[in-house]
Amino acid sequence: MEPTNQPNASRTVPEPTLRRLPLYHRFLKGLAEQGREFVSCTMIAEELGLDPTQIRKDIEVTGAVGRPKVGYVLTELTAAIEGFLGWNNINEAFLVGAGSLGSALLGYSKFEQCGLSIVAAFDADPAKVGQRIHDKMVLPLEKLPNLAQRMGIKIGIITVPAAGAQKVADLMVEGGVRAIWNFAPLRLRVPENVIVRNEDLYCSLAALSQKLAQALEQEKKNEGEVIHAAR
Amino acid sequence: MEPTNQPNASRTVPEPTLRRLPLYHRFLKGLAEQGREFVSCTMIAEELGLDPTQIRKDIEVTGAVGRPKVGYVLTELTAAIEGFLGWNNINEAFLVGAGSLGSALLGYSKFEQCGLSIVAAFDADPAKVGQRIHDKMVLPLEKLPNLAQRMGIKIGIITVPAAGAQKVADLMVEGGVRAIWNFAPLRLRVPENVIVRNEDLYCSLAALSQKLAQALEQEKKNEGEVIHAAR
DNA sequence: TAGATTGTTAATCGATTAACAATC
DNA sequence: TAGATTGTTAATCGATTAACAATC
Repeated sequence: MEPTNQPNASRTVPEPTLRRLPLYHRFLKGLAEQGREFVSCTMIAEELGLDPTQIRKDIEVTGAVGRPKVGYVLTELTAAIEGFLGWNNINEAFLVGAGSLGSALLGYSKFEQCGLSIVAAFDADPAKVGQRIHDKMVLPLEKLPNLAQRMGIKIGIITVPAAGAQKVADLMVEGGVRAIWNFAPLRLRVPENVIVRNEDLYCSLAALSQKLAQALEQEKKNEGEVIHAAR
Repeated sequence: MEPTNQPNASRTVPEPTLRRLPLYHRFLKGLAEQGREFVSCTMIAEELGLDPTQIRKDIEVTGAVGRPKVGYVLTELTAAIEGFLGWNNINEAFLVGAGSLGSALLGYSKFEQCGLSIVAAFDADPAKVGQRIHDKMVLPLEKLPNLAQRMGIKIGIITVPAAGAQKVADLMVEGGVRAIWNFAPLRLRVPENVIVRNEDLYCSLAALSQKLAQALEQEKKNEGEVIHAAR
């Protein structure tokens, strides 16, 4: 038995928590290199500019248990996060779309440390098929369903233009893929037992630039008021 | 005067709303191509699998006004969203990190339709400096602050590895950049008047794979129970 | 007119934050 | 012991969803 409680895997964990855990993990790795043995929520909170209570709640879902006054044993907490996120056992994935974004992702070797191994790329373009990108073969798209089925691939990554993305998603679903990381700027239609995570850059960009515009406008307004008040 | 109300730009708009507006916009563009004249929240909701009331609230912030029973005039609503998101006037941006991800972003010509024009790339590697990527010059990193200042650049995009990202952010801030789109997997330290949007793929991946793991586990458990109950 | 849809107010839900007892 | 920190419960906050009157 492990020294930690049973992870709270049965109840669904809030998405924001899932997105913060890797941040904690990254920070802990840094501390480990410095030879630290313990870590408190206060410390993590200060580093990341978050609320200590929030961090404590996030950690709770991983099953890690700390000691009052001391904090968490660094190695234990790191292991608990890795275990909870499934970073110990590797998921194999197929990537479709061997363009520049796809090539970039194929080169992200650190995905392996996060439990993701992209084992092959696919493309509809015969000119790309047969190439090797970062040591991964580019295969013809039509072979995807069969291969995914045979290899038990559960994760698909879509880096094709919007126009071709739905077709790719359909092929993935046909091949038994259960989670799709979608970089194409559109919403895919998939059966409800398939998880989709959209990395829609246009949506992110919109949020960023609108906030910037608002901040700049607010400043202009404030300046105006200051000048007005100074008279 | 326009036929719409004054956009609700003074109060800060919820982030989820900002991220959904581009989805509506994309759908409206599609409808326009089909020659439609009006659109209702119900229709948008069905297409995107969202709640109609939510869409109505989102639209409200853009200042667009609809008519009961009819819905919104398609062109009016489209214009309202574009106006609210600032897609009419273009922001110029600098990108730092002419690697594969950076190159991919430099090729996203549709950013221009969303008010973003990447006007130059920068890199610390002398081997990359002087190249042209998608018609954009790659300049030496150290020239960034001065150039940003002179050109009034307010948006910076970071596509360098984590190790170099903070230094890049510092240079951007020095050059007067006020919004940073950060693709490096770390949290940047910036003055509080600078907006940062993190595109941290490891965080997204963690959320996706944990959800997949949980779904698969849940299924296994359910299967077990079914078998158990069948006895 | 009848009914679909908007606009708006109220209720619900979920996540963050605060409060505080337990404890090493 | 005193004080920092955990674990947990309660309060707050913000976004989503429901309810419903107004209206074309």
